[in-house]
Amino acid sequence: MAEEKTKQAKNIKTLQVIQSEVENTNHIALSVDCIIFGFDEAKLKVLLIRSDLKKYAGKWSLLGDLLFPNEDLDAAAYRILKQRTGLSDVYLEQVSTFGTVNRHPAGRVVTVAYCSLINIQHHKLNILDNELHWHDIKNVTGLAFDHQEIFDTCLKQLQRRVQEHPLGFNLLPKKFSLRDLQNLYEAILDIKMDRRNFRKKFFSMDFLIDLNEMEQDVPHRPGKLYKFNYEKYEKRKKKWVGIDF
Amino acid sequence: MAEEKTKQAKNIKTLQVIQSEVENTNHIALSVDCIIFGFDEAKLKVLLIRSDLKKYAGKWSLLGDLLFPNEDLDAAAYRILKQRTGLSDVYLEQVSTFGTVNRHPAGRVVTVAYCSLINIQHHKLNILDNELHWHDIKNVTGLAFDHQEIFDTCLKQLQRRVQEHPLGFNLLPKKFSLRDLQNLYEAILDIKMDRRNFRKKFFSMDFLIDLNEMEQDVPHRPGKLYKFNYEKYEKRKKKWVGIDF
DNA sequence: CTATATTGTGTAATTATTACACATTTAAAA
DNA sequence: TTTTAAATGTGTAATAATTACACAATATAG
Repeated sequence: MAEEKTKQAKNIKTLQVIQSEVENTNHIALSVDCIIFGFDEAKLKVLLIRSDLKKYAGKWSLLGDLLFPNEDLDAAAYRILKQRTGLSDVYLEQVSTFGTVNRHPAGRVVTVAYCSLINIQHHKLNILDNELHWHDIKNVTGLAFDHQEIFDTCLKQLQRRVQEHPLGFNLLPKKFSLRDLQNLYEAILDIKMDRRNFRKKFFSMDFLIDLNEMEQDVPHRPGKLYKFNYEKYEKRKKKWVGIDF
Repeated sequence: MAEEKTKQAKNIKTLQVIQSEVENTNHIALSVDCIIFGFDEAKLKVLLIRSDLKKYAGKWSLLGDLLFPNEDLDAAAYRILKQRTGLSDVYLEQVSTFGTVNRHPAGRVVTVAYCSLINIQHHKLNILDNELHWHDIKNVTGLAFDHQEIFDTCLKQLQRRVQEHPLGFNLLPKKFSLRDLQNLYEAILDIKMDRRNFRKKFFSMDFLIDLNEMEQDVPHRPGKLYKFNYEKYEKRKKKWVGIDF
């Protein structure tokens, strides 16, 4: 497929750029890496690409690219996400910057990690490139570069953030059942939760709108569908206070 | 004082380096800015330096410097802190990276912000340079560059982190009274707390060691002194779970 | 020795969290 | 058409955490 070729060509070019930017100079190059989380089949997934560096042949890596000289840092993250997935209207958040001297074999490259949460259902079609793949986060090990460390950091941050902010809904379809929601939390936090207490908690927060629709095509009693009430949330947002460690 | 001259010379040089690094090139320079918090007179303070850029004459700015080509990013933060305050064994944490195209007037400079918490009592002596000053955070406005935004981001992050981790103790002397501790939390979070409930909370966590000593030189009934039990904390550290937003 | 300032302490009311079981509803299989 | 399988939907009692609130004790300063 033509599109696939284009993407691969883009990647190769990126690497060449890094090498010419970085080799034999005193300069520090800056890149952005995107950790793109998705949720499918009740599993948390991350989008990885096969490394195009010989040193890391066969290894998977995060989606990254160099920052352009007159491009805002956030804009670079959105650009990369767009290039890789075709998406432009998604949740994206800076996580952390990684800058040990030898993290990149081509020279000094400091990278800023951005975390993105997307709904796999809506955007499946854009990922036809067979070098790109959704991986169950439980099977993510031995990534190229320091990408394992970056990934681990992002996953931990996601686990914290998802408990304090309604980020998780970015991973779900607009309409979801409470079971979907609980599966999501269980997958992200890697714990089991009590179903009744989970429901009680979310109903008492009162941010779910009952759509008066039911799940379709499930092989059992269908559950009700809900959507998240962002307006209400924005108004009532917690100024969170409570010392606890 | 010789030391003062040295520091100022260092700053000027830094700026020249930035300009030669950055002007008329396609390169992106990388800097580190340190947001150094202290606590004194029951007030949260931040260490600022007067800007040496004409554009920002008279304005205060954060302490920053360019990253060296073969220096780890974290190492640069420790170096800058050491240069400015003489300290090497302190709490230091990366907060966020700021990279809008025009944030620095001398050219493209992306900066990584690090937050540091130090005990002013112990380290007062190192801050003789009169271009360096502790500012009550309530009076921090109109900083140079985008430093106001960076500062605001760091303060917010401190407010969150201090509630979930025992960071605050880095701002206190090793021996402190419960009143000191409460003043600290009230200053950081900018709220008033109930004294009895505050005590109950900390005693129930059971991380404070009663030193069987009393405050000295207070013009009222002296309080007991405590220290924080880091060993116990490390063992019992919370894997925090609880959805709440 | 009196005044002032701040420490140290407990209880009752409210709210949040946990553990736990059974009848209902749908689709699929017999 | 009936039965089975699989999941939904619902409530209560016990425990733990949070809040609001007042007074006696102790040290210093005058």
